Amino acid sequence: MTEIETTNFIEQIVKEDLEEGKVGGVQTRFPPEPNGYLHIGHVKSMLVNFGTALKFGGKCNLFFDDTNPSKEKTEFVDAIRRDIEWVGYRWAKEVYASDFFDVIYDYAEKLIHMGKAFVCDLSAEEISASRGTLTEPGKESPYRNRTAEENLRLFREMKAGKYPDGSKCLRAKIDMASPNINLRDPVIYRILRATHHRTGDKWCIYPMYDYAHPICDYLQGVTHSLCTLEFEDHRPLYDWVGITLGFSPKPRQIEFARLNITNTVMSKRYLKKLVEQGLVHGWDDPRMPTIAGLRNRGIPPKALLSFCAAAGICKADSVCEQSYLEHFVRDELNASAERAMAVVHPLKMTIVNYEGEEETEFAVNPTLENSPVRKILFGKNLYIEEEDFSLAPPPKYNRLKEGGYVRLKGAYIVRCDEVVKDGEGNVVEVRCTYIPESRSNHDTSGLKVRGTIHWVNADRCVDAVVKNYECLLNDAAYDGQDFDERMNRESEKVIEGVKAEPYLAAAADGTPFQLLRTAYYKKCTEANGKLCLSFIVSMKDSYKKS
RNA sequence: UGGGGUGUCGCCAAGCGGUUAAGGCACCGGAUUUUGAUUCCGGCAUUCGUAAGUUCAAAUCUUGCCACCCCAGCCA
Repeated sequence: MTEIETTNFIEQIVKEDLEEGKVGGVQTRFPPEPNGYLHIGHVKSMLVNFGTALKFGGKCNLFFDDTNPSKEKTEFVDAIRRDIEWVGYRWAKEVYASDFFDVIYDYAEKLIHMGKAFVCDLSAEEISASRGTLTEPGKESPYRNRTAEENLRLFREMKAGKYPDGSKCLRAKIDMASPNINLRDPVIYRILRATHHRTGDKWCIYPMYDYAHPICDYLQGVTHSLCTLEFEDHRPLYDWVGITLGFSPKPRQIEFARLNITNTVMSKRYLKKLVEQGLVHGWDDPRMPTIAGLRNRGIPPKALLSFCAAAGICKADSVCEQSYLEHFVRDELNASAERAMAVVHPLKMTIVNYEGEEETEFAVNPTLENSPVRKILFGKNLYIEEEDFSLAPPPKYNRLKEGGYVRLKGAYIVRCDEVVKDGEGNVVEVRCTYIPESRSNHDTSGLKVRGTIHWVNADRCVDAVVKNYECLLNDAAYDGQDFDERMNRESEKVIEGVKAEPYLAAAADGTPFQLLRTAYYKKCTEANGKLCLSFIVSMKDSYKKS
């Protein structure tokens, strides 16, 4: 993994901690809960956690925060591993909260001994009702002052399965009057009979995030626990656990702002719903902002990382424009993607003075200094893009018009001599003559033409099915009720009648390929009003391998 | 109306008492160009939410105000 260039406030803090000798080295953790697939927001978290460790020669673990068995699955664990690897990071250790269930339990008994935790018989509703409000303090539980002995007996009975789900819980004894609601005797253990994806039915009580997380961090030797802004209010509780339990050195929690992109759904809850309701093909549907989905759109991982790094790590809530992401995708693809030609709206072009076939060379990527060269076959019968010919050309139109000249990319300059129309006046064919002296790279014709267009050889090309994912979960109304419906209706379009080079089909192994238009072509499309498919073709990884 | 945060160009974002207030995206010019792309050069905040105050000097310090975000799961 090449280091991504970053500077941010977290690195400054870590640097200071190092310089002041507060920590001897850096240990972080990337802490997803295996309850869904990773999305582009997690790339930012990876950049922060892996990136910070990398920068200071430290280590970053992959930590699965699996304290809620009712939501977690092995499928997600596998997907998360795969996605991190694809992004390019390698973790030091793979750790699970469930690895520590025994220790976490022992610490709970310790809290009870210390008089810092008690078993509460209140129901969830009662606890909620007695928690107070934002402006009023809560009321202490009637069970708050049980003796340590009684609490211990009860807690052990909870563990042994003596009580039904929800009938009791273990609470930290902190301060019901705290202005920080997280400190109002938070629940730290609940009774929950659910099969855990790793520990099976061994446990019927599970620790809560707020209690388990600081312990897991400490046990892993985490020096800096980096998380998102919504956990700021939890930091006092995080610290309470560490201080009460006497952790030394106690990990330091630092929060940063989540990643937001305009018109992009970034909530796992919503993404999950889309998958479960079948509105998308799965978590890896190219319309999804998941890492797997973005991968299937042909977006290179480096683009994601560059984007996150450029967007920056700080504490201010912000929303990046999609065009910002698109820039890094284009930037990366421009340097790395294979090029090929395809015609989306075919218009027949016949070269009347040409017979036979000949190979002509094609710079795969003309912007690269040592662009690989590919050979393509030029012939008499071609297809060009409908939009590249105009009967009534607007001012400054550089492409083909009646009597005009245009260069066929990688081949000859042609002149349009005749336009064939159908009964309704639609152009169905353009008949041209080619200029033999104008052959690509051997041009002695002296002609200067302003336009160059892409084409395919009609006798050699193949029909292709192109899926065009124009809408990446990008509906401004995604919070509204009509989101699901619009999502379903607009996001995926199949473009039919596309003619592509055999090369493309070969690369796609005969499988219908996806030409991914949105981000990568957008700039070009907007600039000249035509869809330019000839340059960047980014196929699904799985297809590309063949 | 409690607590915790955040406010610097249309969008991100550096800046940490003395800088002409970095950089990127977007946008606008101009040059190169075998795709109106790419590449290249140039332009783009006398101003830092706001009002006072401290100071020779403030985006940076103080105070008040305003706006936005987060918190009342036995979710994470």
